Amino acid sequence: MGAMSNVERAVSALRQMIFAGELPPGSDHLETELAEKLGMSRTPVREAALMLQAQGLVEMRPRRGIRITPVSAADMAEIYDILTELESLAAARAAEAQYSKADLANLATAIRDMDGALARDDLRAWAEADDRFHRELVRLGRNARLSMVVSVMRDQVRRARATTLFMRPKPKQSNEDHRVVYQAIARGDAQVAHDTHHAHRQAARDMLVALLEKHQFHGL
Amino acid sequence: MGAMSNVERAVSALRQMIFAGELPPGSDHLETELAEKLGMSRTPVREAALMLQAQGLVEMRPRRGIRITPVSAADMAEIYDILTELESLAAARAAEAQYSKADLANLATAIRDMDGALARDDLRAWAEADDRFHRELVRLGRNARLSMVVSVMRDQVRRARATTLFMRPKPKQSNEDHRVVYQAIARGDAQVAHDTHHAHRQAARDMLVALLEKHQFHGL
DNA sequence: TTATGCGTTAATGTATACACAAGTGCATAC
DNA sequence: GTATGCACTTGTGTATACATTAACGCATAA
Repeated sequence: MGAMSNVERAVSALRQMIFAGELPPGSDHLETELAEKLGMSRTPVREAALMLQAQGLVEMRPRRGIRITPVSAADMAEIYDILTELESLAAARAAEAQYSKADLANLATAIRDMDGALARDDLRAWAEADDRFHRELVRLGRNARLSMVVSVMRDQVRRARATTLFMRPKPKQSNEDHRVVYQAIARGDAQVAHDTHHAHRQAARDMLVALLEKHQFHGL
Repeated sequence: MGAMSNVERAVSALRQMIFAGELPPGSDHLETELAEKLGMSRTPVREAALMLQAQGLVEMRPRRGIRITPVSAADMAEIYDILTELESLAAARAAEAQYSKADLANLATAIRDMDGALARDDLRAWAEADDRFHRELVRLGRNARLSMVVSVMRDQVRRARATTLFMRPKPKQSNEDHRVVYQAIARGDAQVAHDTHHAHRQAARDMLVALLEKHQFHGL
C-alpha cells in the first residue's frame, strides 16, 4: 500500500509543514536538519526541495540552507494578477464547453456550501468551499497546463490566507459573483462568465493587497 | 570563471540538445546514458532532469528513462491560450507604467529588426527578433512570476517552431500588430495594447494549431 | 573603534555503492 | 500455438562518503 517514495513523502511533509506555519516564511533550514526530521537521507530531501523550489515555495541558497519563500504584498499582487487572467479564461472556456447541469454539480455544491458556511459564520469552511469552487472552475476550463500554473499560484494564496482570513470583511459580494459566473457558464455565455470572474478576482486582489500593505506584511 | 555547477551545465546542455532536436520529442534516455554523455555522475543529471521536468520539457518515468516531452497540436493550443492571456496583461501593465521612449528602445529595435529580417527573407532572424520583442514586452509588464510562466511556455513554442517556421505564411500582419502595440504602450493606452496583442496572439494560435493538425504532428 | 586578512568550520555538490522492484525472456504446461 | 510462471537483468531510489568552498570569527593593524 505504501507505494510512495521518500521523495513524495518529503514533498508532502514539507508542504504540510509550510502551510501549517511550522516552517515559517523566511526561515532557513539545512538539508541535513530536514533529512533528520523526516527520517531519511539528504538525497530525497534535496530532490523534494528542488521540486518545491520550482513551485516557488522554497529557495535553495548554497550554504544558507533551504529558505521558506516569504510572500510580500507585492508578491500577492503579482500572484493575483496571474490568477485573475487565467481563471477568467477558464471560466470563458467552461462556458463555451456547453456543460450540462450535471457536469456543473460540483460548482453548484461549492456555492451552496459557501452560503451555508457564511450563514454559520464559519470562515474556515467558507475558505475551503471557495477553494473548491475555484479549483472546479479551472478544471472545467480543460487546460492542463493552466490548471497547474493556477494551482501553484493558489498555493501561495493559501499561505497568505492564514493571516488574512480573519482580518478581511465578510465575503458577501463574493457569493453573488460566484452565482453569476455559474449561471453564465450554465447558459454558455462566455463573455459574462469571463468578465464577472475577472472583476471578482480583481476586487479580491485589491482588497487583499491593501490589507497586507496596511498590516505591513512586507516580507512575512 | 567557471563558477558553474554540474547541475547548471547539465540543464543547459540538455536544453540545447532538446532544442536542437538531438534529443527528439518522445525519445527515452537512461540517466546513466545521459550522465556518461555529459561526463558527470548520475546525481547532477537527475537533479537537472527534475528541474526540466518542472518546466515540462522532460518526464521522468521509473525504469523507462527520461522522456523528452512531445508537444501535440492540442498542447500547443493550451500553451498559446496561456501566452495570449499573460502577455496581453503584460502589455496592458506596460502601457500603464508610463515608460519613456528610451525605456522602450529594445522594443523598437526588435520591431526594426523584424522588418529588416522580413525584407531579407531571413526567417530565422525574424524569429529571433520576434522572440526578443515578446520577451521585452513581458519584462516591461513587471511581474516576475508572470515572466517565468511565460518563458516556460515560450520554450515549448520554440520547440514546435523548428517544424512550423518554414511552413507558415510569411508573418506580415505580425509586424503591423507589434507596431500598434508599441505605440499604444508609448502613449499609455492600456486597453488598445491589451486588445491588440490579444488578437495578435490568438491569430497566431489558430494558424499554428491548424498547421500542426494538418501535418499530423499529434505527438511528435 | 573599524577594517582587513587568515584559518577554521561545516554545508553543499558530486560521486559511488547498493538494495529493490519492474520489465524481459525463456521454459514449461496445456 | 498460446498462456503462465519463474529466474534474471538492469534501472532507479536512496544512503553514504568525500572534496570543495563559502561563511564566520578571531586576530592584527591602522
